[in-house]
Amino acid sequence: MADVARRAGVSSQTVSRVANGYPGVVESTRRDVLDAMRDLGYRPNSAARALRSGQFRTIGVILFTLSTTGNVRTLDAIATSAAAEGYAITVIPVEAPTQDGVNGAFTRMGELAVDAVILLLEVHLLDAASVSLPTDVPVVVADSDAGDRYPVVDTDQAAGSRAAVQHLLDLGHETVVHLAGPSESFASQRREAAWRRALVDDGRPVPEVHRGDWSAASGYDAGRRIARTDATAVFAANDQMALGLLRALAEAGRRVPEDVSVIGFDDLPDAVAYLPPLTTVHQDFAEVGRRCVAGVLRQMAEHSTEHGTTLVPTRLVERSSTAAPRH
Amino acid sequence: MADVARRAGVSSQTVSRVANGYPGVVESTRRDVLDAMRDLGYRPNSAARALRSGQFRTIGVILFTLSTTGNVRTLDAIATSAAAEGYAITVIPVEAPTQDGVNGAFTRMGELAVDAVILLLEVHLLDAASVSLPTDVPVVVADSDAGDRYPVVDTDQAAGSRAAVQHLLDLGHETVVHLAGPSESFASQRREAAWRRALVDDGRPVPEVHRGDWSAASGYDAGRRIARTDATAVFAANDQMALGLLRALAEAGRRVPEDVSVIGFDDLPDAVAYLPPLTTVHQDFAEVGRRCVAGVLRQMAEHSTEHGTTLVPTRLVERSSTAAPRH
DNA sequence: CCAACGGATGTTTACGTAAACATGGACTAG
DNA sequence: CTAGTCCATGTTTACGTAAACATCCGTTGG
Repeated sequence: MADVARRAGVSSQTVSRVANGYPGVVESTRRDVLDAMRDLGYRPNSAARALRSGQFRTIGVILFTLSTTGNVRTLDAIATSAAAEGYAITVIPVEAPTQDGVNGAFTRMGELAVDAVILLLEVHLLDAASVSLPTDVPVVVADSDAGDRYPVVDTDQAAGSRAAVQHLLDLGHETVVHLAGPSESFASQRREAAWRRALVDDGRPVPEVHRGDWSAASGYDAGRRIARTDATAVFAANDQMALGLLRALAEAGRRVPEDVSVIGFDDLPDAVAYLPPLTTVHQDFAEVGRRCVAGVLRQMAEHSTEHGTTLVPTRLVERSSTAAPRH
Repeated sequence: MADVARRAGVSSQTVSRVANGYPGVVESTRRDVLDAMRDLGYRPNSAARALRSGQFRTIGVILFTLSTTGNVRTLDAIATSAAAEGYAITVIPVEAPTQDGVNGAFTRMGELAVDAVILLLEVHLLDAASVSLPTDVPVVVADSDAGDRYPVVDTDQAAGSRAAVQHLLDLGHETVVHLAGPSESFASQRREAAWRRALVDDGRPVPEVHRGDWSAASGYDAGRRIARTDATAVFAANDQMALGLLRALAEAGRRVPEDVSVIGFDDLPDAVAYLPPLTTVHQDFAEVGRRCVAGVLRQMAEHSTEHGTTLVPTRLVERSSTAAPRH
């Protein structure tokens, strides 16, 4: 910066003013400075800038894995809307869903150049962590629960699940079998509870829960068991497990949707190409990401801590995997 | 830091020494400092640290989209191996694959707190960019070509594609139809060229290329056209398009693998649950990520610029979507 | 014609850290 | 017994920036 100032024949403060677009610099001076910057290949030093301003213009995202579609799509949306606000995203992976893993991530984050944090984690992991989040950093929790300690942005799991079950009941099915996600997952718990409640509220029998781990392979395994039952309608807790389920049903000679109706959750881009195209509950990941970013930004601006949960609505997408039962 | 020093009754330099684990601090002093740190909740200021040391311990990843599986899995691997080396990852999304978009990302990166950059971009975009990468920052290009300007880490697209084609020819198919990716994509170009060459080398006829955009939906569209031909074997440039292709063939009443053999590329986790389970070429994304990180780290350590391409081998995974043709 | 004013630019300083150098005391070797 | 040595710790300084304050000059209004 000093070099630029010398070359342009001004003070370094004027260079700073030009670099930050402050008013009160006369046009000819501004051009001189800009020229000098270009000639010298000047790039502002972000460390010094952050040291002065106390801001990194970076948001940290702590997540456990990039191998679930939900996390990835939420991260994508977060990155996009953060970029729109001039913020970058630092990804802080938690190596293992153990106490050590989470502690490690938090420790690293403490030393990291971030102004705020978005947690894409099951928060019960957070409870187990002995290191707590620094209190002076804005936090938003996505897709999980936070027991009122932090603001939460989540898809409306309950409404989406209820819509899925209701859709099948409306078609005339006696009841709906549930292919649930892992019992540790908060999203999975929510979807299962809503499914159960929808059946109970309508006076339907509640069949035994089948359980997978979100993967298509686990959906296939569960599907082989389901194919042996007389189920006519299945609500899978995500599209990937629904994919495995479809394969298992096809192999068992049960046609979809003629013999069995299947509905998923997520609306993956691929779901339209499943066999048959999957009826599913659309999640608006982009909106979740936007609201997460808006949330931490608001906290930064207002220097406040907020609470409460923001629910992003879902939408039922009817394709070809559901139909009325045959009698 | 000054507060900690005061409380521990030492100088701030001694605090710094303890914080950085330098030797030459007597055990009792060290403990006093550690206690004071804990009591005061001291956390080192990364901006000041970076300003002094000139290092952020952060690697920037510039990418266009998180919606392709390849990018996501590579990013995941990069993040994981960077974390193992004590580095964090900053994601710099390019909003649009236009000149403006790339320029914007580069400009932002210039101001960003990163020690090195990994490009997860088609590099022809880079050519179109008027802003060039700063020369003092180590760069590695993943999954693309870089015309010898930067070191490249890539999956061995050519060997993988050749193996896929050869597998089908070995089964007795007369020739192999190719469902290619978008023509702008470097990976797509490589796979298509290798397919063509494998056929030519073996003296087989080279059928017309069908083209999609990597998505399952585009694979379905192309698949409807392919289903009308007398093709007996199709090599899809990725698994997602293969998924769409499978649906199109099923709808057209062409059985897989009895009537048509299908092979993919990527080995997505879901591919095992396709109908039928997909034979495909496995990509080792984790290894690509590891080598990218190792590459930039090496450049930082040696203060060198390297060139050349590192190819990560693929592996053919035989499942149930390929078989000998019926005569 | 002069004082007050406001706009453009310069000067000083502090942000938190760690390298470089300085100090002082204890121990060792001759 | 003394000079030299080494180790633990303290003091000074610089990293690059931007806020706060200072200065200078032209303009305007009474």
